[in-house]
Parts: sequence; C-alpha cells; structure tokens
Amino acid sequence: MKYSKATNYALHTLLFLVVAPEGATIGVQVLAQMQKISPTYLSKVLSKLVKANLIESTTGVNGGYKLLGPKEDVSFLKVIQAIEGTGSLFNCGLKHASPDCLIQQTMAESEMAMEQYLSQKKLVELLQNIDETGLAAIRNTFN
Amino acid sequence: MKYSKATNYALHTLLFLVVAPEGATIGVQVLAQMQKISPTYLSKVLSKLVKANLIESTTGVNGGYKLLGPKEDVSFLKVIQAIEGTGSLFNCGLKHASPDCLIQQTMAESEMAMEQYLSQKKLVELLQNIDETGLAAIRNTFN
DNA sequence: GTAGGGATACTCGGATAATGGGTGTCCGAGTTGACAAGG
DNA sequence: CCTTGTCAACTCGGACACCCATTATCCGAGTATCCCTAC
Repeated sequence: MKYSKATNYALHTLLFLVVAPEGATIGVQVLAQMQKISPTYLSKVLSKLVKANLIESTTGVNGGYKLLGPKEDVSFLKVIQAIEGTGSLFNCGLKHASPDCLIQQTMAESEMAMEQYLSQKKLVELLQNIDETGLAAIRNTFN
Repeated sequence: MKYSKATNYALHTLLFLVVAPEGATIGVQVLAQMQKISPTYLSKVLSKLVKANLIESTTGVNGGYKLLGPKEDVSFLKVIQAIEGTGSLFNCGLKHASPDCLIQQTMAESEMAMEQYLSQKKLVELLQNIDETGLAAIRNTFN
C-alpha cells in the first residue's frame, strides 16, 4: 500500500509544466535530468498522462510535452488516477452470502474522502505563496 | 497502490471476533476456513494484530484468538495500520532545494483525510442495522 | 483421591519458495525541422 | 529561388530483464488441557 514512484515522477513533471511558460513544449530529457531518472522510463510514465488527456506530446525536432488545457484544471486526483488507475484500493474477494461486503463499503467511503480532497486540490495552488525567486528555484530543482 | 490481501483477511477476522461471544477464543482453523485460506498464513497475519495489541492469542488446547479490550474501540484505522504500517503512502525521494516537498505535503494532507475517516469508523458500527438472522449469517459467512 | 506422565490440540517463529507488479533498459520505428545541394 | 534529399533531434512502442514485496507453504518448537494410570 504505497504510491508508486511513477506517481511521484508524474506529479513533479506536471508541476514543472504548470510553472513553465504557457504553450512551451519541454523535452523529456530536460524533465528526466531534473529528477535524475532515465528519459526513456519517464517517457513511459508520461505516455499515461497523454492517454489521460492531461498533457500533449509533439514528436520530431523540438518536440516534447506540454499541458493540454488550462493549468488551473490540473488536480492531484487526475494525475494520480492517470498513473495508478481508477480502481478501488480495496477489493474483498470473498464469497459472501449477501452480494456486497460491509467492509468493502466503508473502505470505499474512506477512499472517497481522500479523493474528494485530491480532486479539489489543484497543482497551481502550490505556487500561491511563492515569490519569484522561489518559482525560479522550482524551475531548476522542483523545489 | 492497493491494499494487500492480508488487510482484507485481518479486517474480516476482526469483524468476526467482534461478532463472536464476548471473551470466547476462536481457533485459527475456524477463522481460516471461513475465508478459504491457509491457517498457517492467517496466523502470520494475526500475529501482526497481536503485536499491535488488538487481539490476544492463547496457546495450547482450546487456544486461539480473542479481542483485547472493548470491541467498541476497534477502528478500521488500527487494523489497517497494524498490517500496512503507519508510514506515509507517498514518499518524495527527490533532493530538493528546500527541505520539504510541496507535493509531499498535500499528499500527506489527503492521507490524513482518509485516516480521519477510518479512525472514527469502528467495526461495531457495521452491525447496527443488522437483525439477529443477519448476525448469524456473519457468524457463518462473514456476510 | 491425588499426583504424575503422556497424548493431543493448539499457536509461534523461522526458513523457504512462487508469484506478480513496479522499475528500468534497449532498440527499432516513425516524425519533424534544419540545412545543403542541385536544378 | 525553389525543390529535394539527407541528417539529426526527437517521441513512441514493444520486448525484455531485474528487483522486491506479497503471498503462501512446511516444519520444528513450545504450551496448555485432558485423560489415564499408579500409588
């Protein structure tokens, strides 16, 4: 029961894309170098974000990734679900007498409490209380 | 990012112990058979619950497991943390300029939203709206 | 009747697979832009 | 000037390997209860 590293990579990459100049496409090499990971692996992670319509990829020279849609719309939940999937965290595989499991039910409710928080929290909000020098730091080191 | 099966086993076992007559010790064989799993593996899972002071084990003939403390105190969170551990679900392993990660911070907040729900939710509450025949069903098939 | 000694029914803990998902690498394929040569 | 061809910089996708936690099994050790026997 841990988030995968891929989720971490995705969130940090997306935070960087939010901070980046609007409409600019950033190469995966740049993104990978900042997180000290392999570019090919990061591209695999980002392809999931493309499928989820969070970002857009352009091939060829000067290609790379950029946000798809307004940056204010990027919530934590969208990113996480794009990587981890939308399935329930808890699956009771037992054969019960009644069709549904009471335990499963409350576990689902607890997940909804978390998802509700994550869906309302946008990546942009992280930048509200940061001055210009702080933004520059994020652009270099992901804060 | 999924709960382990062990958590499922632990929750169902504990729900059964809550329903069981007060003070009775239940053998692991009975508990395992209902969930259709191996008794030796279930005992391994339950040993974690013993370490967490949720249940108590008595060896020897007629031995088994029983609740430790009042059944009204058994929250979902206690069981889950006994199995999954208390660590944070999200760990940003990146070297940042500033000591703490903004992303990590909000992820921790989202976890707290879920944990708050799980800590307030007790296993006993699942039985409130169930009649006596329903309780009997749980005693046989874990509902 | 009472004390002692098995036999039995249990849990506990370590050692040891088997399995599957996360993590990561490699490489070929396809795409785009820049540049140069040739008409 | 315009076209065309080549090259380099990219992403994409599949195939593969590795590592590690989960899941599970097996077995010996310890422990408590019951019963039976002997005195």
